[in-house]
Amino acid sequence: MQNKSPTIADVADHAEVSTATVSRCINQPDKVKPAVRERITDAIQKLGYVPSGAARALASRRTHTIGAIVPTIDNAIFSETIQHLQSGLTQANYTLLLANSGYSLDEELREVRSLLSRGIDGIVLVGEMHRPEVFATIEQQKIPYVNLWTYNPESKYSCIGFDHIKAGNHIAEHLIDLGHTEFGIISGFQEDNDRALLRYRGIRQSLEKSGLKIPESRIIQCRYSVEQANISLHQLLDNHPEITAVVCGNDVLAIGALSAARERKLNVPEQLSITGFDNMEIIPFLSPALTTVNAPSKRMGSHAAAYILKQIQNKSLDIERTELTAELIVRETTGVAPE
Amino acid sequence: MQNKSPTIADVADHAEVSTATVSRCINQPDKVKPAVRERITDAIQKLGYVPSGAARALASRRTHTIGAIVPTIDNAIFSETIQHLQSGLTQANYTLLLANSGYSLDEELREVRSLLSRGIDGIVLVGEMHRPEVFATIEQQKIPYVNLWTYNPESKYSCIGFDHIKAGNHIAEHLIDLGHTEFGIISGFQEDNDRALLRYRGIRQSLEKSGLKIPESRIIQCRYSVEQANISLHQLLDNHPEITAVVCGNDVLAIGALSAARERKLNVPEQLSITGFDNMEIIPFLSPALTTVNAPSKRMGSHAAAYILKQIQNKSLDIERTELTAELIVRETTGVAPE
DNA sequence: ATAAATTATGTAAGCGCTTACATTCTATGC
DNA sequence: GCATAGAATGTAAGCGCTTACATAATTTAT
Repeated sequence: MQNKSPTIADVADHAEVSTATVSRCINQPDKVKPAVRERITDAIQKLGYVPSGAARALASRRTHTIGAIVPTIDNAIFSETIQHLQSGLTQANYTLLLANSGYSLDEELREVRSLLSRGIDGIVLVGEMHRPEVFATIEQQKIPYVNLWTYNPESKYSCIGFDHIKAGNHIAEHLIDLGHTEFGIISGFQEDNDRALLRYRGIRQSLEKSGLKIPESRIIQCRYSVEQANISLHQLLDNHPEITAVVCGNDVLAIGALSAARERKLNVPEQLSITGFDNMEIIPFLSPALTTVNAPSKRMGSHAAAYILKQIQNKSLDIERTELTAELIVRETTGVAPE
Repeated sequence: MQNKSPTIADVADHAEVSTATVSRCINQPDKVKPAVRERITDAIQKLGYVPSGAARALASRRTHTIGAIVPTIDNAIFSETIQHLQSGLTQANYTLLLANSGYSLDEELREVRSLLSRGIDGIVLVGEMHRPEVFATIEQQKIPYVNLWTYNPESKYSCIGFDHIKAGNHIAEHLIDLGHTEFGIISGFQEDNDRALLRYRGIRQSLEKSGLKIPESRIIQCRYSVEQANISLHQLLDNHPEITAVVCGNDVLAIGALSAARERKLNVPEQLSITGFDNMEIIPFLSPALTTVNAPSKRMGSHAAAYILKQIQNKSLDIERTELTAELIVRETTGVAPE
């Protein structure tokens, strides 16, 4: 075992060829004669040669790495997207470099810069709203780029996702159909989160269309945590006992709300209807099972991988906007409004 | 805006210094005179210069990247570890390169190779059991390395985790104390998963100590999914209606088991006790709240970051074995054995 | 004021690969 | 058998940094 790890030159010496041939053998095997290829492969094996990614990246200007920045991986729903994104990339021998912004656009910008300086061949973000510098820096690099978890036919950039406003509409309409008029909303922070904001807008929109108003005091924004949602529902009901339907920004919040309802001995859905969003894996197995919206989290991940890889392969930077559907799934937490 | 992105030479020209000074200015600012430093900083700003990670890595032989391979990120519990690992590294200006093995040791080996060839300054794995080549390749690279989610005072390598056998003991003893004698086990696949295996061993060990036997047919291994666990519990109870306590390999499985018990109209814990493992965030908010073992998932992440960074800083490769505690948390899904 | 020690900057040699271009084989057609 | 096109291989110039070492500027001691 040598002290220094072997380089391509060592392999070349060993196989009695030039470094160029070794390089070709690794990157375009069909360009080198089978006999030679075998000699090289043996040498590689024997020496335990592993190409240096850095040298490769420097010389070829390609890192074979795709960057992604999600708000958090601490939410099963993003994990699903990432998992599928990753598996799509891995199959094509690309690696995912993952960062998270903690739902902060400034942090996101910082991460974008870090990824870009580290060298990536493509980038995936979540949402449509980003700091202007994000767009600028990415465009300067001329690498494929896509926004996930968002669909906007007018967007200047590629996107893969669904219409959050529509999804919000679906939820609100469902509850309105059940006769609810007294609503409460537990939303994630909308400040740096266009998805949360749009869902909320969708809900308001539908309510207003039905002539329903919802005062500010019935809307709580909180961190996406079960505990915060629990607290929020208590607060909401303390101030507004008349509420019969609570729309939650995602499933995690809804689980927290459910637990609070339980603590208050409220029957769901007889006395209180609660909705989630995302349709996490465990949701159908809970009791009561949440009425929610099924976000195509996995498909967004696979689509993103396919899109980025295609752009890289074609050396193109086409804008594609892909709309996936997010359908309402009615389960056990929504029912007819009580008298 | 120039076509090619600016290099260190452009900055040097612009600031009328040599590239070496620019490099120093970036990496060891206090080694360059304030006046010069300012000129360089201005030039960097003006040109929008971003150092090339690849060139940096190649020249310095350090990538400022740490690799981690987890079985899956699709489990909230690993997400917590990763989140904390990542945040620790980010603070020190290191980046996490994340891969997952899908609970396969062969896949893990492949990922280790991929990470190593990409260039990483340290590596974090989960569990103590790995392919021999994993140890060999990592040792050859002479980079800090730690196994998470495992504690073994005898281990040849650094580890940060807890004793799974002991944890298994705690669960079994708790159930034995409650008078249970008829056990069932729903475990994750133990094949490539030493954690699953050890927990299981811990349980058996305690049962045997109390003179209790558990036949093979009462042990089911399945994928870590709510759905699989649901199916497994049905299967278990179909064959063994006498079972009064079901030990699940983790919380996800336990949630599935709970749902199956519900479907069978079994009261938990009056007729059936169920235990989980990990203590995921949502667990205390479910009804019934799971009796489980609190895995120090976050602390393992932060500890790992600290350990790796320390080793890098000291250019050392010390072996450290850190034992964290994993205490039993008794909630609502375990009760006295029925008659 | 001058020599010595210290600090700041410059010079240039790589780091380990890829790749355009040049050269040498090999296969093909006549 | 020989010219010629096409395939296989070799040569060598970078890719954009870091860093030992050399040199210049500055400070300190005398």
